[in-house]
Amino acid sequence: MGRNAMNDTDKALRRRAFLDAAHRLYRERRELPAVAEIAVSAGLAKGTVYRYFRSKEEIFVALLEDDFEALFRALESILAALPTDATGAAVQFARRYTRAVLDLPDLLPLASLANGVLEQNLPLEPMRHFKAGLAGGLTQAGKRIEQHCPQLSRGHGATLLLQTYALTLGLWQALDYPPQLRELLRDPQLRILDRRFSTELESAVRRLWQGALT
Amino acid sequence: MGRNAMNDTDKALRRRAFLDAAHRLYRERRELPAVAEIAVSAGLAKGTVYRYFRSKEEIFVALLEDDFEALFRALESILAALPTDATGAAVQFARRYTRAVLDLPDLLPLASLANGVLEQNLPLEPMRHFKAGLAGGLTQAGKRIEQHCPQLSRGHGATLLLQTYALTLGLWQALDYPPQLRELLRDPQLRILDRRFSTELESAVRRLWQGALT
Amino acid sequence: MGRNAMNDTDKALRRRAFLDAAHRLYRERRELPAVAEIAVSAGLAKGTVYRYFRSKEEIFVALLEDDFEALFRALESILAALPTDATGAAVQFARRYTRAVLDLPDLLPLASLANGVLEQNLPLEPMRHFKAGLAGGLTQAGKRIEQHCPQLSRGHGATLLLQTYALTLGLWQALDYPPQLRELLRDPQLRILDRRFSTELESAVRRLWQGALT
Amino acid sequence: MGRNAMNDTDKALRRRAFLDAAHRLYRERRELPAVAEIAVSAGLAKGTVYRYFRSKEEIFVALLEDDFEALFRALESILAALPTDATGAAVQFARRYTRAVLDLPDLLPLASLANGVLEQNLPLEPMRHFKAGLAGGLTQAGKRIEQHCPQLSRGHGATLLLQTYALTLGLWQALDYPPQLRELLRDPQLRILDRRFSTELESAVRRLWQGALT
DNA sequence: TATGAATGAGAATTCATTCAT
DNA sequence: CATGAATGAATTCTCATTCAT
Repeated sequence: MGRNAMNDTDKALRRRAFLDAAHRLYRERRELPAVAEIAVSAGLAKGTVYRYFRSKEEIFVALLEDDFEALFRALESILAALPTDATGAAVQFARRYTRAVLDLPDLLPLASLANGVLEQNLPLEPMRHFKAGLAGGLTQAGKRIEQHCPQLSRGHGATLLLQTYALTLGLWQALDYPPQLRELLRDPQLRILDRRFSTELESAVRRLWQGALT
Repeated sequence: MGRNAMNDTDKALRRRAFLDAAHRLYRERRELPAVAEIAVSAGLAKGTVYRYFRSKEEIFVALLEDDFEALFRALESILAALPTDATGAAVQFARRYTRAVLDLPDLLPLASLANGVLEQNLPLEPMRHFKAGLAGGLTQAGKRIEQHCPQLSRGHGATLLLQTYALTLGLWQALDYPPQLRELLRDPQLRILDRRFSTELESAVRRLWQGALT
Repeated sequence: MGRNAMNDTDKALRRRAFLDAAHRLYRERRELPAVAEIAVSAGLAKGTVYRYFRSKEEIFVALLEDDFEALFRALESILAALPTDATGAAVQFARRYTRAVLDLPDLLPLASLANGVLEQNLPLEPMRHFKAGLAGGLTQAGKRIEQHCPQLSRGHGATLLLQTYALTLGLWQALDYPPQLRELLRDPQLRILDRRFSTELESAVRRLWQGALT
Repeated sequence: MGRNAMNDTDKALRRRAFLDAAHRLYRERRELPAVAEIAVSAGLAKGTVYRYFRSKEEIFVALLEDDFEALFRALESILAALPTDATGAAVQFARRYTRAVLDLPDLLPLASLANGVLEQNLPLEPMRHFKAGLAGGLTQAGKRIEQHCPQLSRGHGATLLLQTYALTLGLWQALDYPPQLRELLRDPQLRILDRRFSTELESAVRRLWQGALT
């Protein structure tokens, strides 16, 4: 199969090829794919995966990192364009943030697995790297919020963001049902649980931000 | 070993014995125990488990149901004693709710596994039963809130509750770290992630309710 | 496949079936067979093996134990019929012992693997059991020798036996060649290594015993 | 990294560097080191190993050859100084030989692996080379013995040596226990197996030689 | 109804060896 | 000659579930 990747660029490309394959398979199956499948899907051999990742968990974290980076990038541009009045900011942030989250359809399913996976096999170093990325993004985006929203005192930007994320992850887990269950929810007795994630998220975030900014 | 359980009372007791054993083992190990262990710990045999539960997932859901019932009971008494002014209600609810959540140490870890487990094996019937319990509790508690908080129009009590729960689950997952990782967070660069769940939860809930009631 | 083995007799038979299968496969391939193969060859399933042995190593030790027991049984009858004069005893023991060893064609290859295997995975308990069997056999046979050979003071029977075994194992390893190598040894330069194990063993043991008894 | 080794001296040096690295690693870990580690430890690259050895087994045999050569050298000087009387010769040989064996702490562990390794992968040529070395050493040392011990007729020097070696290897395997097992042997029931290799070896060799020389 | 013996799917990882550069 | 990227074979053990007794 693939020719040798001798220089750093080729290596980075190859690493990315594995990640893309993993991402693709995960999207299709909603399950962490086996290493062998990732390799086949990337057109390389099983053993080669281990030249680029020390363990299966490391692949998982890299996937998650990708999505978080994308989320932080999206936040950056959303925050840059925030209106200055509290209500306007809350409304617009909620709308755009919800859109951004929906544009990253793997982020929440992956993040939902994180607790289980991270407790298992992951060596400290990649774990630290992952958390450092989160911390960095959070710090930076937190500061950005504080610049735009003078109502928030120092440090409270990051806190608001953390709460926003918690709400997002929790709502997704509470409202994401497998298809067969979805149908059951039409029952009047269960109707109260039959809510669309996107709608609920937008209104919850709006409320949270409104509360925080006033 | 156990005599045959012929009447319904005996059956219910036996079912409960398995659940108690499972709960106990889960609390000790923070891991879903193997069916064989549950059986041994309940003083019965492995095969017998399957006369009371169709699958391991069904045990899991029953466990979760227990904890949710306890949470709803706690909510009941918290809501019954809620002050009528918005701020007072928010402050008191946040404090008491946080306490109640901490008193159910298995609820959040179990709930965090729910998405993964439910997507897998669970037959529709126990799933429906579980969801019906949730819906019932949510409806009832939602109404109770609406009685105490006239600011909330019809149906918004349940919504607020759902958001509260989402915040709880999401924060727990974001802030629960394995011990070794916990130490890493002392690093100044990661300090921003080093937050206590209980503190964060209380303040986030307070803010959410304040926003909802004003 | 096989019906359930509910009572102790059936269970013992089943355990033996696995051991026989393992023995058979080892003899064919001169390599420790994979667990899956043992199971298939015994007409049962892979998982079933683990109801009877805690690990692959435990199978190995059981095999070895079988052969050592057989060797000790053979020793028993050889020693019972030993002439009383030193030379006669040495000569007869050497001849019969060599015959007994040749009648256990797996003993030495298996024993040659023992050091490697035992250092690896074996839990203490089966290890202890194995060693206890060896110690018991050695003690008993040692006493028997001392009864027949008054030249040997207390404890020296076991020592002589241990030396005899060491000589056996060492000679086998030094003189057992894979077939292709065997041909090379016809070269005059290598002729000195081209010895038959059985001949060398018999004469070495005779010499050792002669030395010990006089 | 290493410059190209163009002439024979450089090549020999490089080969030796690999062997020294392998030897060093084996001594540290009591396990045949991975090829990659040998390469790194020798300051060269993995692929380079295969320019000097056709397979991992070939490295192993070369290691063993080193140790056997050292043993033969030691024998040479031990035999040169042998007393002429049978008892004196036996006593002194046993003492010095035991010392020599203990001075080569890798010889016996390596030799114990030999049967397993040699049966596997080794091409004929290095195998022949190895055996030729053994045969040569054995022949020469055998003759030396015969010179010093007129009791031994032609060819019996080598035979005695082979028996001595077999006793050594067998005793080592029978008496070398992993540390955890060692403790078990304190049990009175197992005490009979709790013997020091060096003591046993010296007395067994003394007896063997005494028997051979009288 | 209770038991527990039997089942078998399922997957990560290492490492000797090859060969393109 | 040296390198190191790629390869892929090979195997153990756990554990939810079934079903004969």
